[in-house]
Amino acid sequence: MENTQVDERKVAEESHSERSCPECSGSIVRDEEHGEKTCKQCGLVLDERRIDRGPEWRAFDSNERDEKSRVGSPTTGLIHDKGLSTKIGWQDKDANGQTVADRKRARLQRLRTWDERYRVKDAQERNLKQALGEITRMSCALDLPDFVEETAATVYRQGVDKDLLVGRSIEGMATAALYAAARQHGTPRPLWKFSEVSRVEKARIRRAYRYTSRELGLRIEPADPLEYVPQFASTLGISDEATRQAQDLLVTAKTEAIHSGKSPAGLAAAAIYASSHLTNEQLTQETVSNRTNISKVVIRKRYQELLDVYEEKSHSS
DNA sequence: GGGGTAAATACTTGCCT
DNA sequence: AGGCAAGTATTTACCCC
Repeated sequence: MENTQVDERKVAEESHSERSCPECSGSIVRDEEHGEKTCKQCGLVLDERRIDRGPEWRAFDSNERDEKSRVGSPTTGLIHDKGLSTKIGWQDKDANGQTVADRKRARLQRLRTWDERYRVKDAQERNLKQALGEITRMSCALDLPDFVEETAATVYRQGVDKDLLVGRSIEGMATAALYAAARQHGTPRPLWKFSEVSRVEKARIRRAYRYTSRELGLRIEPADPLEYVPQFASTLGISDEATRQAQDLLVTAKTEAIHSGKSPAGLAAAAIYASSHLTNEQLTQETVSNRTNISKVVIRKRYQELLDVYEEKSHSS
């Protein structure tokens, strides 16, 4: 099905050195720091895990080069510091165990402190950057609006602040953050879509999502159907009057506590459908269903309930 | 097109290890 | 922490008017 999208992306090869993004044809930017090539527009990562071949330090002679050149595992995007987890030893010895000459000690000492600072201070930063990159990439692939991305970033940052990341994968958390954000903004996407673009299992995303939302006390889902009304109203192109009417219906529904456990989006869609009839704009259940992604069944059920409580209320008043 | 129903699925929650 | 099971809501597919 939609797997093809993901696959094509993975297939994007290094040797291609394309000038434009295969998805949105934006320009490609090289990001040396992350060892990635990314699309400037949509943030699509074309080539993760490319090894940064540039020198980390300047070397003035062969000895120095031996001391400082990188040895160790290739970088990986999966660990916050990309796997550069080697430390500079505390002994003033070079790789052959020879004692380093005095004049070099000072420099070596400086390198140590620099290395240390670099790793502890920037670890969080890089973690964050990577997660944010993931978020933009996924959000682009899922066609989510920008502000959802923003929220996801905020959620993720809060998660970092509260140390929720320990023992959890960045990608999982990033996906969960985006999922949460999408729901908060009333533009939810099914969970499987997220797992498709992130290569994280559904269950993991859900778990991470539940965990974060509980720990952060996120109030997920607008819980308020009213927030869906403007969106739906505009996509369905109904009059202001009908919109107002729909909101009215929802307000009474809320005071009558009809809406607990029901999906807010469904309620909103139903309210719009109902109001379009009250104002003689006669939308069909079909069109409402298509535009809002709410099934006809739900629209029917909810709108009947809505009208019930609405009438009851107008009788009593 | 409106309306209904049954079976399949999705999502949540609580329980258990 | 993580997996399973039960309960509720939603979707899907078909039906009739």
